[in-house]
Amino acid sequence: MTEHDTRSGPGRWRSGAESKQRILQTARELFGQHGYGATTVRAIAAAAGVDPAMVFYFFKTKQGLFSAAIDMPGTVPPAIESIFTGGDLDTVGERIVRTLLENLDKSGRTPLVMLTRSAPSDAQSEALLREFIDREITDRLAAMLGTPDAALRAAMVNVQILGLTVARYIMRIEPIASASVDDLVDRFGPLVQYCLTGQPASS
Amino acid sequence: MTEHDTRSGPGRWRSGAESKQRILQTARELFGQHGYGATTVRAIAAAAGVDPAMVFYFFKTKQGLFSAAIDMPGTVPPAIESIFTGGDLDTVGERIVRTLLENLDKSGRTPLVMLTRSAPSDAQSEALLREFIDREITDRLAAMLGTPDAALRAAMVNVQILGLTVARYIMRIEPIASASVDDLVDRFGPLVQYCLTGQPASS
DNA sequence: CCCTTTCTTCACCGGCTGATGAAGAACACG
DNA sequence: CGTGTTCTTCATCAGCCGGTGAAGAAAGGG
Repeated sequence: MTEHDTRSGPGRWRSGAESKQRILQTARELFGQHGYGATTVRAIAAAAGVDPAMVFYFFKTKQGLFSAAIDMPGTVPPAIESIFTGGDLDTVGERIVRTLLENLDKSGRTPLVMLTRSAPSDAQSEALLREFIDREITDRLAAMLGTPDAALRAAMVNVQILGLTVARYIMRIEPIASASVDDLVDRFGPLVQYCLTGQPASS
Repeated sequence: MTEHDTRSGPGRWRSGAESKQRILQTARELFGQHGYGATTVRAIAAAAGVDPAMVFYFFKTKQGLFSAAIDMPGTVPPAIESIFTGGDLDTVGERIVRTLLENLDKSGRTPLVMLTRSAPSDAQSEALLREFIDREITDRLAAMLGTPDAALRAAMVNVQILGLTVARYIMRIEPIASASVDDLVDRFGPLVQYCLTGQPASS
């Protein structure tokens, strides 16, 4: 698909680490576009200009490749970190929405997108996504609030994050999909803020 | 899996219509559990106690079966209808959430669940779900509101519906998954109401 | 009773999937 | 130069997939 060294025959062509990175990058792209189940190893290899067997040579199994693809330390945690350290509690709603959208806009090859695509039809991805959300979002939000109903409030934020992610990046529902980040922050920031610190609906 | 006439050999065993209905029901269950791509015709046939070829005999293709499975006239439209005719505008948020949850709680074999499971890894299901949401929800909400930003407000409700559906029925995130309908209505009713009729976040 | 239609089973096809094993080519080092 | 390690290709495997065609058994209609 891309440039492909025309010299044929077996042997060492590239540095190895380069091939591994190329596979990884292509895998993130395709997993993010079609999910785990609907992405074939052969498709990844072809798009990366590499023999399918190389994928198994470097990552052993398809699951191993997927695990490596969603493992992006050093890029995701800092973004999330800035939510909690970047300002006061009155504007945390806006920060959540803005951080989410800005990170997901610049590339759909995010762990959150890959997992959200895969989870609905893959039990293992479902478990991974649940862990991811609990660890990175729910627990930290709940700890930050400290109120008795903190867990439920954090869960409401999860619903916002999931809904926004699915609507904008998975389903591409208009006008959410093509709205500007600023517009969505204006709309959903207060909503998330209300989930976290607004008065509960008295029953 | 279920009762299976032990008499073997080819020939007419059941009324035909009965087999068709049995296949359809089983298909709805499995499509609702694993989505289109991860559900095989063979698995449906086996769970229905039927030869795989019968599926193709009745529904021609796997797509045909899926189309028949999500086509449930007479059960979905009335439920949605009650949202718009069952009360005034001040409580429409609660009605949306309550109707959604009650209908999806009583069976996961709803078109909305099947499509939401399938869409992330199947382009055709994605298009169908987008059509479904536009036709059954967005357009009617937007028409009901009539405000200049009606489309955006309706889209915000879509985010709530999608987020709620994914969190409770697909990902089963706690405590959303096991909360009572009343609790969720208390929490999300006002939220949806705010999306529709609340003051816009002035920019 | 035959004959047609409807339902059901079985055998099978080509194609694709994830995965394996062997063997060859490029390089690194002594 | 020889040797061993790392990378790459190729051929191939068993298994499952959606889908087809033929043929047999149960009914219904004349």
